[in-house]
Order: sequence, then structure tokens, then C-alpha cells
Amino acid sequence: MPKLGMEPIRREALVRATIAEVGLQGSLDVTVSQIARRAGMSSALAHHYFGGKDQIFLAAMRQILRDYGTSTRKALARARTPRARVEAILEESFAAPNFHTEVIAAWLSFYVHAQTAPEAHRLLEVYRRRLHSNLTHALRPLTGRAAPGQARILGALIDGIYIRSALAQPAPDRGEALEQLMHVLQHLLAEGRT
Amino acid sequence: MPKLGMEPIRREALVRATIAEVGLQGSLDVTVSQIARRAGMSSALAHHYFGGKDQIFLAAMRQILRDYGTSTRKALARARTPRARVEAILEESFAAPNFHTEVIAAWLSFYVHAQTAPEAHRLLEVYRRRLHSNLTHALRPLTGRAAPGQARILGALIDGIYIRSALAQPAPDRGEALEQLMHVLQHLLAEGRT
Amino acid sequence: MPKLGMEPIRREALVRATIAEVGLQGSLDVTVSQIARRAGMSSALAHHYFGGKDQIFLAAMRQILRDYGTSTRKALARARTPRARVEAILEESFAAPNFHTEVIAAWLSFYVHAQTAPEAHRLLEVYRRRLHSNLTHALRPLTGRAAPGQARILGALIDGIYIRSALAQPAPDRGEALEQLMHVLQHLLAEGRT
Amino acid sequence: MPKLGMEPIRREALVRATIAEVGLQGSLDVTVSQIARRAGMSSALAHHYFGGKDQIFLAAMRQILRDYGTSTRKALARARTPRARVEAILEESFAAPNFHTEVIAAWLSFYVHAQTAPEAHRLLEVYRRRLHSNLTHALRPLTGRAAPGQARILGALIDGIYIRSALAQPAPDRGEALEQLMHVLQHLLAEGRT
DNA sequence: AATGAATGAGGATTCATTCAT
DNA sequence: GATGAATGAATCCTCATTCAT
Repeated sequence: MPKLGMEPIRREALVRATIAEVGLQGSLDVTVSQIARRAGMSSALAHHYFGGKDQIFLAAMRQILRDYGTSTRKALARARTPRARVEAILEESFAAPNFHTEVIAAWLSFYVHAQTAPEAHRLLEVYRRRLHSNLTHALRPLTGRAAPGQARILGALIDGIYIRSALAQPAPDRGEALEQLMHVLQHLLAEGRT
Repeated sequence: MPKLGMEPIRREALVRATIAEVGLQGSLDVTVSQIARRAGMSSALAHHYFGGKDQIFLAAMRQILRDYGTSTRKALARARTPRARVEAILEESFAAPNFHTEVIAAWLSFYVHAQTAPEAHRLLEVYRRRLHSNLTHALRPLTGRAAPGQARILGALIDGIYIRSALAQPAPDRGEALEQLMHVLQHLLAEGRT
Repeated sequence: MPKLGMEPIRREALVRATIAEVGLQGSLDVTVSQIARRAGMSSALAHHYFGGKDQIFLAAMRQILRDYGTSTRKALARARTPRARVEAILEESFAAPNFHTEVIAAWLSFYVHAQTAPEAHRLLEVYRRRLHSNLTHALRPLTGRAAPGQARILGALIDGIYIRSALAQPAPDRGEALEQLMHVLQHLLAEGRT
Repeated sequence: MPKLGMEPIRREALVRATIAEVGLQGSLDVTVSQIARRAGMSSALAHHYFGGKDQIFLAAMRQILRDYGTSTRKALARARTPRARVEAILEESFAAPNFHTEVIAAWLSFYVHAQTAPEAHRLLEVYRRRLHSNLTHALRPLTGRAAPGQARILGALIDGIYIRSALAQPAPDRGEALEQLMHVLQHLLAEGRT
């Protein structure tokens, strides 16, 4: 009794399973079988829906970045002042769903992967550009022409804290991470007023 | 034409070849054969000298970190003032031999690997601790009790710039990287005087 | 032409092929590929169904011992008198399916293997205990308390004839083997009456 | 400073090392390197003296059989009566130097090997014939024409006890082994007198 | 829609053997 | 006499992928 409309469900399950498996193993060296098993189906079906391992990975990356993008957009919508907008972006980078051991590990793995896989590289480029643009827009009312440079620094710092969190034992400290970011932010904001 | 005392030569060649190959491919998914071929020997010999792929990787990581450590030590020895010491550390992080596309890519790959391999994790931990300690000592005369926290921020920023450089197209800009770091450093140093 | 329910068929084929190949080569130094080829499939499939060479060997041993156990049980069921029961056991040890050059060679190879492989050792131990118990039970009505010791002697003699048969050129003589056993049996049975 | 007359010393050391290593591992799957290391030399030297692994094994087999032959000859020389001669042969089969876990294991391994290697097969054949001839000669004065058949039975029983000893946990019981043999011997000797 | 069956390609590792010194 | 150096060949095992049902 074949079911209809299974495709989106299956794809979603596979993508979630991929993130989980890659995150857990901390490496892209996961087999399609492992992913499929975790998603509750055969590896043949995984191929059927995605065509190949690379596509599965790509879909998983898209999911991670889309999740991040979505939550950021929501946070921005809630912010009322320019400064609140900046802080919202920074906070969201370390918000619970993203700043989770598994997701960080998966993110880092995909990051490495992007060195080789052009499509993956493109995805990260989009994410980076959006982050940069968001930050710049938020900072502009506060620091004017200094905004782009500051956005670049904050972006690098976010990535740096992320990558360090990937090795944190036993678990990365969300509060501490945010504190460091805010500390630097404060300095940068003071810039304009000097 | 077998000679005596080949071991250190072969090991060195293999380590360099490993860094190059991993750097070029941007991934640890390199075969022992590839590494051995690049080093000009059979894969069997590579196993003979290192015992296994893991040991080869470990040796390559050690080399990268040792290279970095050595150059930093030299730079510190040359510095005359406290501030010069801090700058020396930061500059050295992006100095030519380290801040090279291949080395950066290899470094990032090993970073991911460290999530899984305990020994590799330990190596990075040592590196991180040393960087933190160097920075803290250098900052202490300038900012006192604020030094450790600032060292942490600078360390994360260094890593962040590194990881971003891994994806930079076509090549990471050493000058820009340093500029960002120095910018933040300046802010941090001003802290004490406020 | 993939069908369903191939697993038992494939496993059976592999087990038979293993016994044949080990028997023919007279050694456990057979490759999985050789076994798989003889069984008409790829070595990858052999691994798929058994997980590894060791498991294949274990399954082959189990098959040999199970075959022997089955035929013995049937022979015992047919025997009507105590003496007939003893003779049935001895005869079955050298009955056609078991006492075949290939099977003997395979059996001997596994025997050696059992010195090293605990699981294989356990299997042989079970076989030996069962033979001993069968013989003892059959002898008890005839020779009373002497039965266990006699069973041990007959068991050792069976193994001795087996191992000698492994080197027999061109083929072991079933009749002669049995004759020797029966000769000793006759002596042992006379024991009680002296 | 090359030493003269090292050859016999090296060969002896290698042969002993082979028996020990094969006995310990309970398998012929020992590497030339392991043997050479145990004998205190490089594997290249082992090849130099023996030409190849097979020759090393052959030499080891010869040693085992020669040791056995020598001790038997001595024991026979000490025996004064026909019966004592028979018992001497049997006892010697389980005498300390031969009936040792390692030697038994090595012997069994070589036995299996003989199924494949013609030269090894020939060696065992010689040993078997000599044992048979020794036993027959010793039995003839006692049981006349029955001697050859009895020799065959005793020979098989010896091998049977040997092979079982190879799996004995934790160590084979020399006394029990001999007892079984003597028990059967007694029966066989009674034969003539009936 | 879903999967068991099946395999080719590839990779780490081991080892007997050779060779130049 | 002795060995470190070196390798080709082999072997186990894994895995992405395909296919018939």
C-alpha cells in the first residue's frame, strides 16, 4: 500500500538524521546507511530521494543555515532600537537551537567540506554575506562608515567562538560566549563617540 | 640505493607530504598512498615508519603546531616592550609560513579531526593553552586583571580569522587579517585607561 | 535477478564453499574471495552476510559439527541394544558424509584454529563433550563404572584415526579405520567380564 | 668484524625460535620477522640462512622429529625386556621435552601444514613409519603376527591423545595420557594369550 | 513507495623477499 | 656476516550505488 506525499516527510527525516549523525560523529565520514537507519528507512530510499550522498549533505547544510536564518529574522523583527538589532543578531548566533554541541560539530564539518565542494562553499558564502549584511545594516545607525569593518570583526569572532566551542569539554558555555561578543561590541560602539 | 639513517629523512618527508596533501585536498580523506607517493616512497614504507595512518596525521599536526610554536618563541625573544610582545604573538599567528592556504586548510582539517581523535584533541588543547598563556603574560603588564579575558577574546578572534581564511577566495589577505586583530587589540588596551 | 529470502541460501552456499575450499587447500589460509567465488558471489556479499572471515569460519565449523551430531542422533535412534548403540556412534564417526577427505582436512584445520580462537575452541569442546557423553551412556549398561574411562580412550582413538586420515594417501580407508576401533572396543567390553 | 662459523649457531637459534613462536601462537601464521626477532637477528639474515619461510618451517619440523627420534633411541637402548621396549616407546611419546604445550601446538600446526606441503608430508611420513616400525619390532616377540595391527592402533592412539592435548585447558596431563595408552596396551598384549 | 540483493572500486595494512652497503 | 631500507602483492573489509521486484 504505497503512501502518497511521503517525499517531504522522508526528505525532512533524512536531513535531520544527517545533521544528528554528522554532529554525533563529528565528521562527514558517516555512511549513507547510518543516516538512513537513523531516519528509519533503507539506504536505497535515501538515494532514491536525494540522488547521492553529496546531495544529502547539501540539503543538511541548507537546513542548518535556513534554521539560523529563520530564527535571526524573527529576532530582528522583535528588536525595537538599533542597538537591540545588533544584539539580537549576536544573541541569535548562540541561541539554543543553533548553539548545540551536535549542530556545532555538524556545522564545522560542513565548513571543512566547503573547502572542496563548490556548492557547499557557495552556501556558506551566502550565509556569510547575509550575516555581514545584517550586521552592517544594524550597526550603520550607530557607527556610520565604521560599520562594515566592525561587522567583519564580529563575524570572525562569532566563527572563532563557534569553532572553539566545537572542542569544548564537556559542553560550550553559551553565556560566556555571548559575554565575549558583547564585550567587543561595546568597545566597537564606543568608537563612533570618541 | 639504500642508505643508513633514512628514518628521520623519510619521516620528515612524509609529514611534509601529509600537510601538503591534506592542505591541497582540504580534507583528511587522503590515502596513505597519495601521501607516500608525494613523499616519493611506497605506502608500505610509510606504514613501516609510522605504524598507521593515525600516527602520520598526529605527526603532521605536531609539526604544524611545533612550527607555529617555534616561530612565536623567536618573535617573542625579539620583542622589547610589553606591547611589542603582544603584537609579536598576533603577528606571528598570521606570519607567512603559518598563514598559507595549504597550512590553513590542513590546520582546519585537523581541528575537525580533533573532535573525534582524543590524541589530536590533546594536541590542540596544548596549543590553545600555550597561546592563551603567552597572550595573558604579555597583556598583564598592560591591562592587569583584565588580561585573561582579553587573551580569550583575542584567541577566539585569531581562530575565527583562520577559519574564515580557509574559505577565502582566491587567497586570504594577511594584511587585512592583522588589521582586524590590531583594531580589537587597541580597544582592549584602552580598557585599563578608561 | 534479485529475489527475496536469499539470506539463508547464500549463507548455506558460503558455508559449504568454505568447507570445500578449506578442505581442498588443507588450510585456513583461504581468502574470502576464494570462498565467495566458489559460492558464486562477490566477496562483498560474503562480508555482508557474515560480517567477517571469522564468522564464516565459525559457521563452517558449526555446520560440520552439526552434520555430525545429526547423523549420530539418527543412528542412535535406530540402534536397539546397548552394544548396537556404541557401535552406532563409532560407525557414524566414520560414515560417508563425515569421513570424506575434504571434510577431514577442514575439520583438522579448524582444530588447529581452535587453539587460538576461543569461540572455535568452545565449539570443539561442545562436540567433544557430547561425544564423550554419548559414548559413556551407551557403554554404561555394558561396563558400568569403567564406561567414562573407556569413552575417553575411544574418543581419543577416533581423533587419532581422523588426524592420520588427513594425511592418508591417496584416501583414507573407512573400513580399516572402523576395524581398528572395533578391535579396541571388543577388548574394552571384555573388561567387565574378566 | 664478521664472525666465522656463525651459521650453525644462527640456524639453531632460528629453528628453536620457530618452534617456540609457532607453539606459542598455535599457528603457522607467524611472520619471519617475529621468528627472527625472537632469535635475536634481522629477518633478512633469516632469509640469508634458510632461503625462505618454507625452509625455516621444514627445518623446525625436522628438529622436532629428530628430538623425538633421539630420545626414543636412547630409551630403547636402556630397555632390557621386550615389554620394556614397548613401554619405553610409549612413554617417550609423552616424555617431558616432547609433551610440552608449545611443542604439541607446533607439532599440530606442522601436521596441518603437511597436508599441503609435500616435503613436510614426507617428513611426517618418515616419522610415522619409524614409530610403526619401532612398535612392531618391539611387539613382535610378544604378540607375533598381531604386532603390525596393534602398532597401528597404538600409533593412532598416540596421535589422538596428542591432538586432544593441544586443546587441553590449562595443560595436558602427562600421567593420564600415559595411563590410557598403557590400558590399551595391556589389552592388546593379552590378545596373544587368549 | 520501498527494499533486499548485489557488486565494483578502493583503502589500510601486512609480509615475504630483495638489495645495497 | 649482518642489516636497514624498500616494495609489490595480497587480503580483509567498507561503502556508495544500482537494480529487480
